[in-house]
Amino acid sequence: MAAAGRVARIVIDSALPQLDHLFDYGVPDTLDADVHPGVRVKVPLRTGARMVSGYVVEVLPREQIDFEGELTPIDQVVSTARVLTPAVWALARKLADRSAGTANDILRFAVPPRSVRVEKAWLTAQEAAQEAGREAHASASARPSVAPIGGYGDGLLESAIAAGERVALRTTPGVVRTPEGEWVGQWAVTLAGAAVACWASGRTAIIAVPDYRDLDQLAATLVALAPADAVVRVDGRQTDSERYKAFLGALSGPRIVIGSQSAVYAPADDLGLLIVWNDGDPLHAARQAPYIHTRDAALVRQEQQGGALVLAGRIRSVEAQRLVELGWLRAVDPERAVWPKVILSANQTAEEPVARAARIPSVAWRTARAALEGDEKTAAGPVLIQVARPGYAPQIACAKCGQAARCNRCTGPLGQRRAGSVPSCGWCGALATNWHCDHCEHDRFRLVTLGSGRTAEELGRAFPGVRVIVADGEHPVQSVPDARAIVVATRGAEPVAAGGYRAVLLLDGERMLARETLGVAEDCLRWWTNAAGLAAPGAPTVLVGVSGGLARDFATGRVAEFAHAELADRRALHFPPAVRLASIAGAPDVVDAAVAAVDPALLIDVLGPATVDDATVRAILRFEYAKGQDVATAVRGAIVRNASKRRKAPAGKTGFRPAPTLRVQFDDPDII
DNA sequence: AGCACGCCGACT
DNA sequence: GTCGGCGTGCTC
Repeated sequence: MAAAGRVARIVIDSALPQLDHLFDYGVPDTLDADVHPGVRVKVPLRTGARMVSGYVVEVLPREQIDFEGELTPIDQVVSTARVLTPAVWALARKLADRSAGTANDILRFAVPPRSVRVEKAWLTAQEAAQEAGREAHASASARPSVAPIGGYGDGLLESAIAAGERVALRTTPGVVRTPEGEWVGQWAVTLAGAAVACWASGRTAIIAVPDYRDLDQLAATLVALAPADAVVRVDGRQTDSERYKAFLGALSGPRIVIGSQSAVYAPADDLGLLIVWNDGDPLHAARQAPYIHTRDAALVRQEQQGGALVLAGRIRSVEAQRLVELGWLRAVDPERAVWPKVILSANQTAEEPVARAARIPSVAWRTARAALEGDEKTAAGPVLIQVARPGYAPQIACAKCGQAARCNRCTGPLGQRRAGSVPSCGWCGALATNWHCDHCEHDRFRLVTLGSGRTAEELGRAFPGVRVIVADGEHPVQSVPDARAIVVATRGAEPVAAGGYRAVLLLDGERMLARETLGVAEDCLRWWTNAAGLAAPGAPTVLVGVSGGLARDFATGRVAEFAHAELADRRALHFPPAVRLASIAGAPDVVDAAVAAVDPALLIDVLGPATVDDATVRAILRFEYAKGQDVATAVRGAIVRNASKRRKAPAGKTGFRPAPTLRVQFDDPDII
């Protein structure tokens, strides 16, 4: 049956950890011409009738296969498109191995679902291009002349990229107008310039960004710098066919691939540059198993495939700092230290009656008023107000005893969606009509936390006649014109202002810092720095109500020193990224078995298991980077054993077997 | 996940 | 003596 003695090694599309290895299938004569590494196939598994899909990973002569048994033949080749490239396969395998996950979980993310129409059109175009010869293909996207990348010394960044260096890059603040009249952050011009330089030399450049708004800025910048067919955009908002079209575009080689997390997995046999923008942003942490961080995927890919690696940001993440101190990354800072003008202000309410009514601190109010009115030197323009939370009043409390109001149904926080509305639950959305305090029975409430909507309302009263624009997750605003306006934005959702903001007020710094997570200081520094970077040259940024070392580092732009000190703290406490963590959650006996599977000699210690809820516990393993692979292998063994072992059905019930739950996550950023 | 194999209780 | 229960283990 298996003709020509050829054997295909195939990765099966299955979520089961025990099937996460290559299976050998015979290549029948009829399919011999179509079976190549990377094609999608259908193969029988266990029984002839049950077909599963998979990808061919490699094709070998029968003699080189260890498998002794009789080989089942491949049933069909789904399409001749070789969608799983060897480099992407190697990356998926390595990332799965080091996170105790399955390669399939990564491939589902890396290779989009097939869209037949899109694929047929692509295959036809590929054939036509091949017949027309190479020249026709190359001239379709004439390489543009490449402008030098400014701000880093003559050709410094270009030569680092050409040499395939690994770089921790700090970008300069400010906003720039594209030739098409769009305003984008200076960072986008720097990164796009680097990508175009790489692409012009005939290699693919990938830029992975945390947020689709960053993506829009990059795309707008690239319009003037590269031909449209050289740029491939991948993001979560695309339909399946759009995604597949973009994917096949990247597969057709050298391209500039820009996208959210999944861009880091884009096919590129000729990878010249891999950029992760704002690598410290929590949006780079995958929310699906095996929870691979974009930065980690980029680091592994660069190691496997070569090319330059750039972790870029206005600040430096603690993880990047670790790699700099290790000598793995070279720190590249702007030639001239440009830092926005930052004013630290106490959270003292203004004496002016209107500002007092709006509860705006004095310095902040005066700064905003000056910017909105303008003077001889500067025309009036937009003012950015950064707040911590969207909505109107995310939390209300009893007006009499002060107890926080909770939902009767789910105990979620009660808040107010707009002025005068009935309170509703922030978790389940239930309306609390006729609310009364369950502590003192009082029936009036007051607003505790203020969202962007409420802040906007107060500012509107404080500055009558000035347009107020709200920008948050619910009301996304990409850009605002160069005109008098108050722009109230939640952190991370700030629009770009044409010409830059005349003033930036960071109102809720104290509240942002109150979050109890390990990375809170870095997050705040990044949110503030990114907002301050949207200011016009020389325009003031006021940080309200925060003092101490972090505020001073922000005011003076000591971001490398901040990262260094933060890393030193983590070392002292044995917290990541000084060490690595793996969390193991599930039923108590399952977690115990998984922890027991790891040789204690590999670990620094085990925290827990601690109770999560009545059926679940969680243990945390701490270990050194050098032990990571061994820990992952041991944990993976436990996962496979657990998955193939059936657990007893609950008494009485037959046939129903609950899936044994075991959730493993390496390097969870919000674990502590 | 499916699905077959396999080793102990009540049936023509 | 066999039919069939579902616990156990494998899938090229």
